[in-house]
Amino acid sequence: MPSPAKTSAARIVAAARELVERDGHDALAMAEVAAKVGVRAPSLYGHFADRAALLAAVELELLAELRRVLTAVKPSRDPVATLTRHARVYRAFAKQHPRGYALIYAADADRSDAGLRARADALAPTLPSFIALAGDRDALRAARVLTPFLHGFVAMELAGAFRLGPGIDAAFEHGVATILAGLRTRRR
Amino acid sequence: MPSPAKTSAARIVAAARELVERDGHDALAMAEVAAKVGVRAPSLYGHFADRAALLAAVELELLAELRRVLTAVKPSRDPVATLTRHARVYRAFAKQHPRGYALIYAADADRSDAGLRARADALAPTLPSFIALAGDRDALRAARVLTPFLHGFVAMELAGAFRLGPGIDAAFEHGVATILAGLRTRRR
DNA sequence: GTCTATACTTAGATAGAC
DNA sequence: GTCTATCTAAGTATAGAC
Repeated sequence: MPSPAKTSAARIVAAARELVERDGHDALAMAEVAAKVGVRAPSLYGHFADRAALLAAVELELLAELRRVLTAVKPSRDPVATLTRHARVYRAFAKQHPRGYALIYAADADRSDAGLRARADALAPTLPSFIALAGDRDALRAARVLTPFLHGFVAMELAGAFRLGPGIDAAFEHGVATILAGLRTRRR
Repeated sequence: MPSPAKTSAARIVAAARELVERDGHDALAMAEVAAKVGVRAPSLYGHFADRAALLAAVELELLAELRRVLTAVKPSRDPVATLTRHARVYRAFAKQHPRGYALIYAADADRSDAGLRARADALAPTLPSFIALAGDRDALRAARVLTPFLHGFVAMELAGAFRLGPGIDAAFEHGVATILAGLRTRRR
């Protein structure tokens, strides 16, 4: 064997993800990724067609992890309690991986079928609670109230849009509680 | 007069804004802006210190326009009705200027005092309705429920996160109504 | 205030050998 | 699969003349 594999797609993605998290996805440079896994830049192109493909792989991994942490939420009898925990976990994930989270919703993010499906799948673990809360027929539209709030809140938070720091946690709790109360009240 | 002013800061910002809207703020190139206003790239540096300063100016203009369209909403007696109109206007603005809207919440957006203040000011026209709805003391925290929903909804919509097209308008209306109902119910 | 000219930097991607 | 070498391209910003 003339040249044993020095790296692998998985290691490349892991390195890229670290760099995305450190500098943001705009700043991701193939040469830096290569250096991190111990090869030269051109070698990466044997594993990924181009920079966009590598970024898409990073995105998929982030979505898979988001799905995992949401799945790990222990459901209780009360769907409001469960969804409140989901909400906290979601926000914690975004704050733990701010730049990776930004990649998921970036304008130039992966729009392929796989990407769109992974996005939907990431939030799928919350669906049973929405069904319990709003019923089969209205679960999806209930999800489309809380989910945008979650994304909007953390996006604004990460962008520094809320100026008063200390009240943010309480504002988040209040928002989640208000929306879940509204959903329960308006159940048809 | 050896060289009459061929352009002005205002014209440069207008050109930059058009390019941002067309290609996204990441793709904004000084040379393109210059070409659009009929000068060479170096001349721009007489008006703006650098590319970041130009982008910040574009951002300020977008926020001022958002503020204008929100101010133009005719208030009614019912704050819920007024805020519903504000919500629709907000979404319409984002959909009309998708890439400009993205700039406002971009990771590398203007974080200066002026920038932060302009962001807060842009949404200020909605405050009286929140006061009417939730009272002086709770107006801000009420705003922090609806506003993140609005941003999250349009951001997800622009990112293609909602897969079913036709139901989006109804989902938006339902979300706004649910949140406003929740805020009214939970008034303390 | 604008110009020409250019320095400087960075980075994505490919060709072809081993 | 990885390497060296290189192409290609773009774009920010400055110096100094008019």
